[in-house]
Amino acid sequence: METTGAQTSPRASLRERKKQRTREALLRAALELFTTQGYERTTVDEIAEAVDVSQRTFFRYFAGKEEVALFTQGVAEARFLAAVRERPPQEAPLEALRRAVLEGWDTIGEAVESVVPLELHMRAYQLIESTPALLAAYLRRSAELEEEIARVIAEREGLDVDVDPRPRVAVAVFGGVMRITGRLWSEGADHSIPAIRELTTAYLDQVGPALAEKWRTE
Amino acid sequence: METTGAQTSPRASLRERKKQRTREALLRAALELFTTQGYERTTVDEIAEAVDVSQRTFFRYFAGKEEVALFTQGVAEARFLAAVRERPPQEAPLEALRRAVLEGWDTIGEAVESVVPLELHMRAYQLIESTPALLAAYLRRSAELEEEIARVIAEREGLDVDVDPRPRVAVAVFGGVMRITGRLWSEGADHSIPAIRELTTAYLDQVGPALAEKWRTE
DNA sequence: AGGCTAGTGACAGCCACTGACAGTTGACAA
DNA sequence: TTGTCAACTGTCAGTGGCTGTCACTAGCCT
Repeated sequence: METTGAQTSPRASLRERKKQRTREALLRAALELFTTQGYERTTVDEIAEAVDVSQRTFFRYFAGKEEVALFTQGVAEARFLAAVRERPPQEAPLEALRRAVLEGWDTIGEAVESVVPLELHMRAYQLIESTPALLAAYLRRSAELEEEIARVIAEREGLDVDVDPRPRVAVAVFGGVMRITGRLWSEGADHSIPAIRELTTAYLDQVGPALAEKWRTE
Repeated sequence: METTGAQTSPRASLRERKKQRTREALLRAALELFTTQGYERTTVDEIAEAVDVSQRTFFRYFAGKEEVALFTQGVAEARFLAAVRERPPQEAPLEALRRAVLEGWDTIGEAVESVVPLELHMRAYQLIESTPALLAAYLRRSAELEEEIARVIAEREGLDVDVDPRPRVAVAVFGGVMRITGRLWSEGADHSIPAIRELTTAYLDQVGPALAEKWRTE
């Protein structure tokens, strides 16, 4: 029909583009509804209606309510995983993880922004932290991600994750700290990128002290 | 009717005893069905039918399927939390946590056994680890437990959990390691108490090495 | 133009969970 | 005892997430 004009995606059949649009419309509508009226108080029918498709179609694009709510998280996680893989192999494991987060945040932001407004993603994250059902699903996925990262770390160091406990332990420590900072950030007032960056460094720097024998020797 | 014979609970009204029996019957039936035919493939109606009560009654005793499945975990967690509180205050935080787990396992076993056979509890744990929906719920509860423990640790050390990051970090590190060992234990072949004890010490001992700069200096 | 197939809507049905109401059964005092 | 009250339970109806099925439409390809 049209020329091969540079749309959002240059090469893609009409069919493909329509699917893409429907998916994004559903995603945006869902997040918008979730963050304004709450996750539980939003029905799948509402979301479908907002995009003017049948409920059945919604379930053809997303496995369920949870999946939509966590979708942008998935994008961010994938980007983070890639950032870890891109770290130079001579860096120590925890160093690599630390830099992957700190330096990756901007590219993560971009990756998210290409799907939904970053601001919506941020609101979604706060929603997850404050909605038990979503937090549960999020934590489970994080556990899977940690296992993957542990394998990446093990490979970097030429280790077998089932023989040497250190990769999993290191990742677990790192993941634990990330959970804390994520929660505090979502509860706090400053929801900016620099804010989370500061929190992250501050808490990561406390791992050593926290493991020290005597805390009172300040 | 009978004399005041030493039943399971000496002092409790008939009504109370009946409730207790129904609750335990539901719990046992649920776990038995879950572990034999799977969590998802077991309906609430089946559980209720097995105990010969209405579905409605099931929901008066438990908030949902998840809650039954995680019930014995809750018992174990409560016991662990108590064990932490009982540690002498001069012990270093991580030391206290470590001993609470290692030395507490037997009393945890007893606490569980007073509700359902320990073997059923073990099977339930494996079920949780292998059922996404249950694992998600379990992880969320674990996160809550960690926050509580962090407060206990902070109090031991006379700290404010919102000022000093170390309590939360220490607990997160510990919790992360416990997750790993729990998973490996459930996946492994030896499901005995000594087995998990060994795993725990082995992995806890790897926290230091995992944080070291250079891993290859073995 | 016409056949092929991916994508969709409409419908029926399962299951977890909830509110409302009525019936039953221990608890407790007269 | 007996009567009253409150706790507990069953039944029924309804909501919402999710799935299977099937007929239909619309983009694709020759």
